[in-house]
Amino acid sequence: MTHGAVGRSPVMADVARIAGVSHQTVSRVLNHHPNVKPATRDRVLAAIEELGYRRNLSARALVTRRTNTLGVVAFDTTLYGPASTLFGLEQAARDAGYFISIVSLKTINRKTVGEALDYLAAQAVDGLIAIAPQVEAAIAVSALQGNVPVVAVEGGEADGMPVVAVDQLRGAELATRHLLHLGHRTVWHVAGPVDWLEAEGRRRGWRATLEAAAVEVPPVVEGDWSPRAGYEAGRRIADEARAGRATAVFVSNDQMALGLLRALHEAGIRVPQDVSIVGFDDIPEAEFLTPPLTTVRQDFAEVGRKSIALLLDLIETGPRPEAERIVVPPTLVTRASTTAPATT
Amino acid sequence: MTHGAVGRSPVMADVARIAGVSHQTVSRVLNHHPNVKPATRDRVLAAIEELGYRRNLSARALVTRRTNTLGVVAFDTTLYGPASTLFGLEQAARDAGYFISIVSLKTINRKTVGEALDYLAAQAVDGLIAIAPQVEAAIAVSALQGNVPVVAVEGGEADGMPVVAVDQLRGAELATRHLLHLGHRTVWHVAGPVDWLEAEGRRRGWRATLEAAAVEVPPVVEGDWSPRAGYEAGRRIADEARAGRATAVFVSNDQMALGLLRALHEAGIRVPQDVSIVGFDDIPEAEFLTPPLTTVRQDFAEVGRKSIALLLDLIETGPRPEAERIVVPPTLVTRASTTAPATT
DNA sequence: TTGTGTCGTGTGAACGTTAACAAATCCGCC
DNA sequence: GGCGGATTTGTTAACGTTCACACGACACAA
Repeated sequence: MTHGAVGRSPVMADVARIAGVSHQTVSRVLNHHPNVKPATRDRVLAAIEELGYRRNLSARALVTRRTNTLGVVAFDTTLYGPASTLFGLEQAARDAGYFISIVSLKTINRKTVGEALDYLAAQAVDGLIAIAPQVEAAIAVSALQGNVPVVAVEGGEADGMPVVAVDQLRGAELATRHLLHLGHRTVWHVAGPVDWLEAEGRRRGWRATLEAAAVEVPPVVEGDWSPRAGYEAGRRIADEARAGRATAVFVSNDQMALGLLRALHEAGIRVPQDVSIVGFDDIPEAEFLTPPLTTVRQDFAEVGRKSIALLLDLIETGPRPEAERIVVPPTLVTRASTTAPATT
Repeated sequence: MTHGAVGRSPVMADVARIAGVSHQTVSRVLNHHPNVKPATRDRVLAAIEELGYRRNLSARALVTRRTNTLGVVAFDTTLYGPASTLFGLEQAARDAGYFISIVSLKTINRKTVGEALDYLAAQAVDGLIAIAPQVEAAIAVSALQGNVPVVAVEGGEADGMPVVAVDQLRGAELATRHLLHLGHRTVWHVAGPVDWLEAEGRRRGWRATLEAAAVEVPPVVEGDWSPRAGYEAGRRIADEARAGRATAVFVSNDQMALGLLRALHEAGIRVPQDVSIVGFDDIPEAEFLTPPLTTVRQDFAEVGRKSIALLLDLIETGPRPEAERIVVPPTLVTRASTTAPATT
């Protein structure tokens, strides 16, 4: 950090002059080109160190046409799931030497997603990760196909787009079967919004499991992921429970399960003695609810890592003949909110 | 999108040729330079539209020495507070036409923060937001001062660094006073980690309020923000409550309050009849806990907006003679977890 | 000795934009 | 009808890197 010509930050030519080589050789050292004599390399590295030189990424991007930046479109990163996925994405990208540029949307539809993608395209990202948990979003993303490599997280199965997702059907099956195994005659379901792919997957998994067991399929109670929706669903479930019709509920996420627990408590219905509950996500709070919540754990970090790995591979090797679909398995975490039904 | 010379994406010269002007005039139109004849501008815009032209930001950054990117260093964006702040930051930055590049750390110390700042510096960000809620982080960030404009979010008061923060002292005061007003003889406190500035602020606010009221100051119960820590603190508090020494608790965040509620419930201590609880953050779940949690709401989105506004101002106008400190006021949200103490 | 191939290095020209300056045009007004 | 000043446009040269190519040195085989 000597050579205090503070006027402007040093460039390759400055390094070259000090090391007594050409700027091209400096470039070669920086890019780990094999054909550089060790002695020369050392001189260059010393000069870099001395000047505190940093390569200008804009100039580099200008000529290589690679920005080393990945774009991420996400929805409501305030929720535990998306936030965790994002965290995993960011770690993995950084480990791979990529920068991440995020757009998080508060409302999601073809227009906002389109704008977000435009915004990232303006930045000339090398690849794109779309956390596209809604049908609309998935459509908007798939429309973009072909321009720049894209990987969808939690996207639908069709679209011919590479997808990394937790196996929602399997998760729902784990939850539902757990309750049936405990002896419940059937399992109610509080679902997420109809246009969310995850909600749909869980709903399908639940229904398929009930049908496979040849038991009655109760009507679906609709929700919107929020604790409030869970609370309202809980009042409905409370009525059913009092009438002896509901003894077990699979709730599509933990936040709603929390609201549901509240409603049941208010209604004087005991969990798990009167009604067993299973959630989805395993948020950090789940273990400390009253009672501790049995739930399906998703490995969000793993989803993030797998997504980045797939995207980088796509960037390196070009598009695949057929779209890949990587599935991350969920696991059931059994806690105190589930038990065998009371024998009446 | 006609002119299908798919070979390479169009550049300014292409637009210029079609519009019958020089590339410099295209540049002027793009940069909203005033001295362009409306007719010319229209022709240029039409040509841009026709070609689907997009300006190359790398080339632009190369010559302007501005990347239009802001760096954000954050810690555990999985937590509700940081995630919400980040969301606000991102929105505000995008509205202002800036890109955001994030580094989120899982462990925070001088080394990791230093690396993160290095990483962002390599990207030549125009400015830096550091969510620096820990003493160590604040120090690491302030070391960087002078190179590039920096704004700290939730940073300490000293350092001569511009800071945007929620008024933690005031929040703690609101919580503590609320409990005293209800008639509690004193208020216990479950604190966050000692090296967190927010935890420290809340602890100081709590203590100051008790001292101002000239009441006994109970020992602080330490925690680490997690529900588990709250649960463990709850077992301690339960003992105190049974002995008649604790009737009111101010918990430093809602997640710990949740764990504490769980522990009290297990111990057969009723909230709020036996013990009143106040949390901090107003997470979405707070309203649906059993009982619904009285808590202090922080406007994270506002913190994000104010931070970006300050940073952009710093970038435009250069550093200030004295560091600004912008404070966002918290508000008390009263729910069912607090009431007057039982008269014994 | 001479040719052939590899290694190490340098030279010059891109990449696509903005900045600085110069030139051309237009306008109002005496 | 020409003059001063503003407005509009064009020309050329950066910005800092990588790429393509060329060149010399050296090793090895013929």
